[in-house]
Amino acid sequence: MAPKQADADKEQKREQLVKAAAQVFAKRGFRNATMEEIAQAAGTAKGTLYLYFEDKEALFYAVFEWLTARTIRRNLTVGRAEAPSAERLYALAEAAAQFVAENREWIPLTLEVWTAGASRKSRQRFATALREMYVQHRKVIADIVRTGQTRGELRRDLDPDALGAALIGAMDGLLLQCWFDPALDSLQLLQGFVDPLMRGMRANNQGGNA
Amino acid sequence: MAPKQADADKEQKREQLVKAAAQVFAKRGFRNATMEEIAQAAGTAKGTLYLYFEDKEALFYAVFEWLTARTIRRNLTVGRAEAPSAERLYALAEAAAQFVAENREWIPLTLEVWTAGASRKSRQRFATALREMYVQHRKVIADIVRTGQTRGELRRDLDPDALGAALIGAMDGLLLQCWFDPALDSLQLLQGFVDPLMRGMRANNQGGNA
DNA sequence: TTGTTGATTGACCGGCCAGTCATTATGGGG
DNA sequence: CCCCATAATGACTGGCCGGTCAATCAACAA
Repeated sequence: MAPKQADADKEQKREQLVKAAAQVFAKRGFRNATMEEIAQAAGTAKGTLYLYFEDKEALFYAVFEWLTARTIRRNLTVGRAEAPSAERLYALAEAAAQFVAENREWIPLTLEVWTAGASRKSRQRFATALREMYVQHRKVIADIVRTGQTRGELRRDLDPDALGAALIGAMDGLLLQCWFDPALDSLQLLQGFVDPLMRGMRANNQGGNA
Repeated sequence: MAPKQADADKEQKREQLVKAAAQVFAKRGFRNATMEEIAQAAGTAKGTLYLYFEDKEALFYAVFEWLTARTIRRNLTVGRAEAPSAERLYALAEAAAQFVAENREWIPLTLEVWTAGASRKSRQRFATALREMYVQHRKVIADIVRTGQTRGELRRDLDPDALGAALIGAMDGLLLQCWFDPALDSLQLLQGFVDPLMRGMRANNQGGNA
């Protein structure tokens, strides 16, 4: 067997372990999840986990990377650059709301990751990665806003970075509320908020109506 | 000593213990914080904690109640009902941003609480309390919006509940980002976002300008 | 079939910590 | 000054779980 093939096998197994771990971490939280439990969920033995990951913390970090990649892939690659900015922002918000609705099971994991960035012993690693992820997220939106301004679609006095932060923030915040209150409809909430916001962002010469 | 007095003493001591616990939980997280550590922070012995709280979980719940009360007291009692809705919402947003800036130390505790609502064993208790807290928060904003609509200051087609959820969400989300990225200025971000949002919320007959 | 290499296993160990409780301190009344 | 009730203490214990590693297995070559 060529080493290339072996590596691919290994990579695949690693991913399978990460997914199993994600499930368990999501259901039980970092501290309550045991390595034994994770191994069981992956259909393997505890010792095997340590062939692929330094320790529990490293495994959790791998889960974090997996979750992040997943979220970004789904949320930040929406729409085409030629579309009007307003349309692009709508599409993005809608995708995010959809994502929340379809991925309830991963919400606890997201919270777990946030907490890791706030108070785990090896905080720095998570905090840095999260900061950079948010920088990236904000930039996507800020760039759309800037483009819109250049094109004259959006008001010149908007602060693209503030809007990026706020939109991302609103998505995270709604995710939180939707988790605690399953009766809430993320799509409807986001819409009821993006509509007036966009109206307030459009340049005057662009018609803004109900 | 009358029982009334003794009770007051007891209550006071309890509060002191809760505050010490809040400090430690904030710094180390629920799981990493030890009862020994908390006792030390409170200048007392571990056993004493168990005279006031059933177990670690109960102590944490008390901390949660303390934090919630603190946040609400500070954030939801801003401005007077007679003021224009736009002004009230501004004041509220500003107070929230200020609160975030002045209470960085409690952010990890907030995350810890969210996580408790998501995946701790006794999840239900926290989740319910959090849901109700958010209902209350959203209602404050939604009521302001509704009042504004009645008065003709705000557009009729706004969805007050969605706006309540979104504004609260944006505040939470910004809190998160500000924690991971200390370079961010919560006040500025919130402003750069509330300005256009409010512009999009005002009724047409009210002048909206830069 | 047998030898070799590397992957896998899971019993075991050591440390940690929540919670207990026998002991000690306190302080107010007699 | 002593007594007693109540509060406070902190050494101790039992269970749990992260991490280890000697033993076992699987795959392949000779």
